[in-house]
Amino acid sequence: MLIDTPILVYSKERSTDSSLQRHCPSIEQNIESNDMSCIRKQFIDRGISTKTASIMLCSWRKSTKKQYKVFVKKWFSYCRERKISEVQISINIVLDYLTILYENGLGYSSINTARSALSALGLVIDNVLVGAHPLVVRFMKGVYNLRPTKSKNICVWDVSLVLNYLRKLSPVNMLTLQEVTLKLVMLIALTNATRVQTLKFLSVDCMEKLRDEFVFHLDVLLKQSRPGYKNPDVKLRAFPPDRRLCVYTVLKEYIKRTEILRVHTKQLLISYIKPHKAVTCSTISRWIKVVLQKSGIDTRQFSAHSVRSAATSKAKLYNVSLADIMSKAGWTNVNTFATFYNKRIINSNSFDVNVLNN
DNA sequence: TACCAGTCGTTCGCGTAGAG
DNA sequence: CTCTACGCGAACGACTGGTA
Repeated sequence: MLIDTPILVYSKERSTDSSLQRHCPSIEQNIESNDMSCIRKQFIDRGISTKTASIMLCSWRKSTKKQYKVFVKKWFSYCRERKISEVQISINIVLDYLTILYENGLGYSSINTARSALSALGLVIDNVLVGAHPLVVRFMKGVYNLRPTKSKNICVWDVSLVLNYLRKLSPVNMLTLQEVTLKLVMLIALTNATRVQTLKFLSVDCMEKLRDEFVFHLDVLLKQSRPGYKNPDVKLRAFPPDRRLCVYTVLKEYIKRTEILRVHTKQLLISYIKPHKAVTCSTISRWIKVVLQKSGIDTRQFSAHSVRSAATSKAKLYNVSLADIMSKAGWTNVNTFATFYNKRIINSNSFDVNVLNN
């Protein structure tokens, strides 16, 4: 049976509990609601205090809540259109909802998110959360067989193509701000196998300048952050063998150029056009793709995220230790990684030097 | 130890801000 | 007004850890 419609709804610009308003919205109002108020309501109905419920709602990252919201909205819309009340919810209705999503052309991954969202709503049928209901499980297997998740790429581009292009972008002091930005972003991505998320989190506040390296300490939650997990530092070391690929030099130049432009933010990466605001992950991704394209790599096939596999694959080829690769890339599950890279690794040269060495 | 439910970040496409 | 870089929403793939 479906949980009741919520009685607690945030005001649009809510951010704190004090802005909570109490009223009795219908399903329609639910659709307009832009957060997890239904889930909050479920907690509160169980006698959990508002403060406790707020903490529990933080168990999901912002991105997960945002993603669930889409399917929660669709779910309520579906119920409203068919005039289905909470007491009528059955497994057939849930399956019908999922089928409609399928018929709308959604893939396995998206429908799987819809399933998780319904579970998060606390929808229980036959004493199990709908996500784990045997018929839903059966349905999902069917969706998977019909529209399997396609793994991105089997192969990966050659890092040396990008290095060749980056070498042309020198000397750094003669480059435009745009060029320095692109070069810097790509060099950090390559030498640390970072996600764009990590690049966005780099802040001049948590930057430490040593004699021949910059170290960024990340005190934020990364994708892989869990209790007991310590974020790896992002280290940008000088690369004496080839000044043109020296991320340390490029960063020094970038900081020099952007110091006066970075007014309202501590974020390292800011837009190279006025008003030079802090950029989002979308923009950083786009920057990386620009470099890939200019290096002659097909960007229809390879996205910004492919830098991770390109860098780690090359590191593996040059016998960087598995532990070093995993720590750099932020992979915590040895088995997952070993599935793809299960060759015996001989010695343990450092990650960044091997990625840059040709 | 293999699988899978659940979680989280990235990508794509499109509307839009804002500089020139 | 035009042009281009930006950022948001929807959809998707990457990844994990519990469990059978």
